[in-house]
Amino acid sequence: MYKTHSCGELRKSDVGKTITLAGWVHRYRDHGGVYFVDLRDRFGLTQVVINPEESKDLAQIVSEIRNEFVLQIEGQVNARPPEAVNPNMDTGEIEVHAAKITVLNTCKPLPFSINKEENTDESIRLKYRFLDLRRERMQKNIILRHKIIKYMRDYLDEKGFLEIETPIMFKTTPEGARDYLVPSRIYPGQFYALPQSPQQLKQLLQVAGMEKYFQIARCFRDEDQRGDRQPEFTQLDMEMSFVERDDILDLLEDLFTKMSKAVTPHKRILYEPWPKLTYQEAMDRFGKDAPDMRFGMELVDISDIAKNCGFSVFVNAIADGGSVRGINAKGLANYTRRQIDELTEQVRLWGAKGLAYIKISETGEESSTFRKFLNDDDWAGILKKMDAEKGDLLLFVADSNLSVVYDSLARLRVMLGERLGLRDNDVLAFCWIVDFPLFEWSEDEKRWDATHHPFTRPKKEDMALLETDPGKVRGDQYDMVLNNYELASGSIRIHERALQEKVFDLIGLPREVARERFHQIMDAFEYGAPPHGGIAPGVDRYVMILAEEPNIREVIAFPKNNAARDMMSGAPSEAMENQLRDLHLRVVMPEAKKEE
RNA sequence: GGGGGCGUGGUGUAGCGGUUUAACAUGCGGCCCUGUCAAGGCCGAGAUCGCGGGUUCAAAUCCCGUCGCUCCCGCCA
Repeated sequence: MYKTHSCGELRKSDVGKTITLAGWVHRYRDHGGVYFVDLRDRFGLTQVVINPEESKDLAQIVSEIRNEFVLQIEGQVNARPPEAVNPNMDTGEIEVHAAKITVLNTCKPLPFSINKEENTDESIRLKYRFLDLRRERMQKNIILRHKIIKYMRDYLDEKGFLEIETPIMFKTTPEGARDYLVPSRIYPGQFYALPQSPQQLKQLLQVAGMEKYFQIARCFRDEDQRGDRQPEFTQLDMEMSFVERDDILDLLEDLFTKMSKAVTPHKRILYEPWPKLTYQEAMDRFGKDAPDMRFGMELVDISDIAKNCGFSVFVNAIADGGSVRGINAKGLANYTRRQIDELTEQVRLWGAKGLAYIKISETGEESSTFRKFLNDDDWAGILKKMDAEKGDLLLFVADSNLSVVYDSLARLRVMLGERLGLRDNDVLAFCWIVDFPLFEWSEDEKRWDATHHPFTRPKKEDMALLETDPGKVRGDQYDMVLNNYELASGSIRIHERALQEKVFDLIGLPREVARERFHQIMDAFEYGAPPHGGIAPGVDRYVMILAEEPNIREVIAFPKNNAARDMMSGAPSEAMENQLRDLHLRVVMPEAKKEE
């Protein structure tokens, strides 16, 4: 071994020991006659003291040392003089007096500093990811991620789950997201697909009698990126047999509550047990099915008053089948006209036609663009319904399209919650959203579409509606939500061939196509498939939230950039001619690029 | 596929028509310094202002195009 101790473990009780450390030069301070090196490894920092006058070798090495050199240091652990103790360091009571220093490797000047937090263009960080990962922030995130995955494995093992790997090369299922394809050399013109999730495989494992399955599963989706999306990402994929919805919810709630407390003990879980909201309730109260429940400012429906009031914007929206709803931004009555105009501009970008407001100043003075259109009763009715007090700013969106009202107010609510400091990173507000509609009408394709996926089981009490009113059927489906993010989605599955076929029929999937894509699972249903269900929490997203990072790239060791490129290796890159030949492929560039 | 933002020494920023031989911090190189821990002091090197074109007497600065990065919409069963 190159070292007897890590750089994070020496304490006062080790004083007098002769030890060897190895690590990187985090910082050095040359005082002429005395020289300090903060030596870093993954476990911490230790101050090394060097007296160059003690030997020629030491003097020589001290003149050469630079940041991020890799050193091995032999020496004695000394107590620091009382006035030199550093209470900010774990090892701050001691220092190592160097007797011998070996330079294990040198380091060129760095493209960005590792020993302090500074904003660096992300493309440079990603290009030099091996250096970026040395930084404290990244080390913390990677360690947190490890702890979370270890907790998941230990917990599920304890509960009798089996971790089972499923193939990365599988079959394309051109439902949902775009697949990544892998060309077959042996079968010209045929392709494997990388799994968007191991959905069918984990259901087949239930037919196989595994009963409790989990996997830290890599999933692949060829869609454009976002801050919380990557072309490949990791899910805690789970599936269980002989379970009902609440068996799964209870288990996951217990896991995520205990795990959050274990890995981030300083954070507070706001609700125990977690609230369960129906999809409809979540929409009505928060305008979205992944609400931030750390704060109130809930949506209020004032349509009943607005439909007959004197303000034509409101009246017309409702007459056209829409709705008028508002939020009460407590304490924002000091917003100027200009600031409200900015909010209006913002909701326009989200699809709303405008933003009506009522301001009630601290002195009780009421002002609004639409006061003059309303009689006193309607005015008072709205104020009462909105729970308006002095200092409040009430904001309303009216639209003939209810989803525009929901969406714009939901976003406005989160934006104002952020401004008002109501989104405390030390608070974790978990909740469950249940009873989603099973189908939604696709206007583009003039047919019903599965909102989750076509394997979701209709709720027992809604089974009859499959024949009469598919839009009213609720699925036995559930989402785990944390602080404005959908963390997991799952459902009880269909396990009978006849019911599965009925659902495929309803979403307009021809029998022969269903057979080609899903024959393995359809066949399996006829061989004693047990009732089963599952869920798949997003690991990257969960780590991101706990680490308080703005995007999941910060919690992935080697992520791709916004354009799905690996900035370090340059992937994707062109294939060699012989590779293409082996795979029976020819590259046809898009029209615009052909001329180059 | 569409829209917004950004691009200035290694890094982060300022400058946004002439007052700039492009500034500041940090990093880098050298010298000084025996107790620092974001050490300090002095000196120095380092940028044809992403690239191409245009407007102008004059462009880092204005316009057009292009490339790169980034955020958002579409997309993500």
